[in-house]
Amino acid sequence: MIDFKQTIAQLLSDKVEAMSVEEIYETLEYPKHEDMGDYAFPCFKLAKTFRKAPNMIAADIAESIGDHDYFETIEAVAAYINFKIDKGVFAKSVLEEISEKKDKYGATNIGDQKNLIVEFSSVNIAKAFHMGHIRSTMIGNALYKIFGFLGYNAISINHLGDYGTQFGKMIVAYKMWGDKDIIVKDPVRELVKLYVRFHDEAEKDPALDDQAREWFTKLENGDQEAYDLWAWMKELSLIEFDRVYELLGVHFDSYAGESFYSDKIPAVLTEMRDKNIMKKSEGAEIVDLEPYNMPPALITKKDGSSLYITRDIAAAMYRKNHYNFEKNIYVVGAPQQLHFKQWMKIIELMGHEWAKDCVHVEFGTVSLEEGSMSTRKGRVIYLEEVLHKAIESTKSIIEEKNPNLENKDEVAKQVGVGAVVYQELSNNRIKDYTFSWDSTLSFEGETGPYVMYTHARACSVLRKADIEFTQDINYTHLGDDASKDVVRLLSKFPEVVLEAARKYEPSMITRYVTNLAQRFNRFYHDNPILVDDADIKKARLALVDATRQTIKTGLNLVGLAAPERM
RNA sequence: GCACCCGUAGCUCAGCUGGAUAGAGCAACCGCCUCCUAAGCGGUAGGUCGGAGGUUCAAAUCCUCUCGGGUGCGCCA
Repeated sequence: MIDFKQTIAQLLSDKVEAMSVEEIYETLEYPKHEDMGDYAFPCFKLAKTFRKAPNMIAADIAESIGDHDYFETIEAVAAYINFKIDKGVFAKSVLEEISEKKDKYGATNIGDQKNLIVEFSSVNIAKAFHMGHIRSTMIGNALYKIFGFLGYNAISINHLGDYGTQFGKMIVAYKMWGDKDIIVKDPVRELVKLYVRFHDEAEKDPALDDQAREWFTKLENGDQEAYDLWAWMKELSLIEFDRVYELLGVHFDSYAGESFYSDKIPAVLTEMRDKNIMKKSEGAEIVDLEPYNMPPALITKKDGSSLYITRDIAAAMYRKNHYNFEKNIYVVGAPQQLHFKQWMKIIELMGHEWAKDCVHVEFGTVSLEEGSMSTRKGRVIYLEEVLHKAIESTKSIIEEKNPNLENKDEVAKQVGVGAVVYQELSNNRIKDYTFSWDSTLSFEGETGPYVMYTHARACSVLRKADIEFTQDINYTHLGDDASKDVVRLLSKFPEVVLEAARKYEPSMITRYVTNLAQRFNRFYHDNPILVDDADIKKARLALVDATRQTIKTGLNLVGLAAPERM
């Protein structure tokens, strides 16, 4: 692909001695409106060195550059020099690149196969896998794929919430009110019932909490009964969770959760004590973070046992030793921001320079109209239920619009799940939002089904094409604005992927793909593709194919399928 | 009390390290299937970018203050 930006920077550097090629390159921007051109160079900053008005400078430079084969026009508009790339040259450059690279268009090897960890989803065993968990799951999954695409050896870790006093509670609850036969029928929901009941009863009888702590201590000490119950609940939960991951198309390389790190904590505490960064306070051990404008971090309780933060420190140390990661990414909600800032600072204070390679990718909270989701209060919407409703809803639309479709169930699954996932990945991750069935089950406009539909239509045209369109293409036939808008957008895909990775923001890709679908639909509407004129047909098919490919790659990067018919 | 996040059209949101007339979708209204999938396309209407100062040739974007909403802050995870 021709690097037009670099070409422009070179052209300008001959005329602007005050700036280096690199500076010019950085200064180049995209014009506000596409009809103004493809690249623009603002001349404001040159006013001082040239001692002239910016618009005069722009006019003079544009004049002196004259014409260039790559560009349709190079003209000064106010203080800008606008470069409009020749449509044929642009289309040839971009479409041939995509045709050659195929599903590798946009891929890089900047990761150099170094290990990069993405910790995400991290659901709690014996608790509801609810709508609030989809964000971490799908943002993490997208980052996992995006970094893999950029050449990293990405490793996905599901840091299961499978430890802590809560399991003491579950054991107590099960022993008092549990019924194995009932639980086995609908494990997670029944376990959640026990959990909710425990909290209700513990309010009346605080002694239950003491029993729970005792049982957790037994579990930690390897008590057989406690261990068996814990393992059983974990197994039942995972079977159910895997069903959801299967639906979502999410895969984990490791399920090492909190329990996995429990035996790695003592060594960490020893190191922290040796390095003298902890001090005693009210019987507990803390790290004073006052100098860093943070509240102190509590590392051990006064009974000596560890806490959440201790486990995260141990986990990070383990991962550094075991994976020697280049980056260690945590996709965890924004409310835990302080927690992450604290332990990362502690790692730094311990003298580990790799603390800077740990990243907390935070995201906003999903709530219900009744308030935030809470398993304990029974105020949750199960993710599996949402997915199934979306699939059902999709199926009835298929029955209505495309009743002869062959693999309806498979497509309904891809589109329905896609609608739900797309919704999660369409806004900046930091935004909070309130769950609504209406918007989740809406399939028009900026939605997953819209993008998938566009892809399916492109596939459909290509299927009906009765002509080879891989060579001898006259790209000047793509001279209309609608075609060029598509080409221009296609050309930006690689930089969008890089930017999405740099900002840990999958929504950039989701939005890009939506934008591409919008541009393509306009092209599709304005230009008949399967026309009699073979040259025109070939050129348009090449554009359709490149768009099809790029939409598919983009969808896949954020964990969405791209069905060929729907 | 301290800290962090958000505040752009009726609603949901884009708007990158400041730059040219602030953009989409939904909802509303009006059009488009003898034509490649109408889950589509086009049009109309809708905004003092929460407010006030400041920096700058240039601010939705940067700084300060302020208002509104959310979140976090030693023995849960």
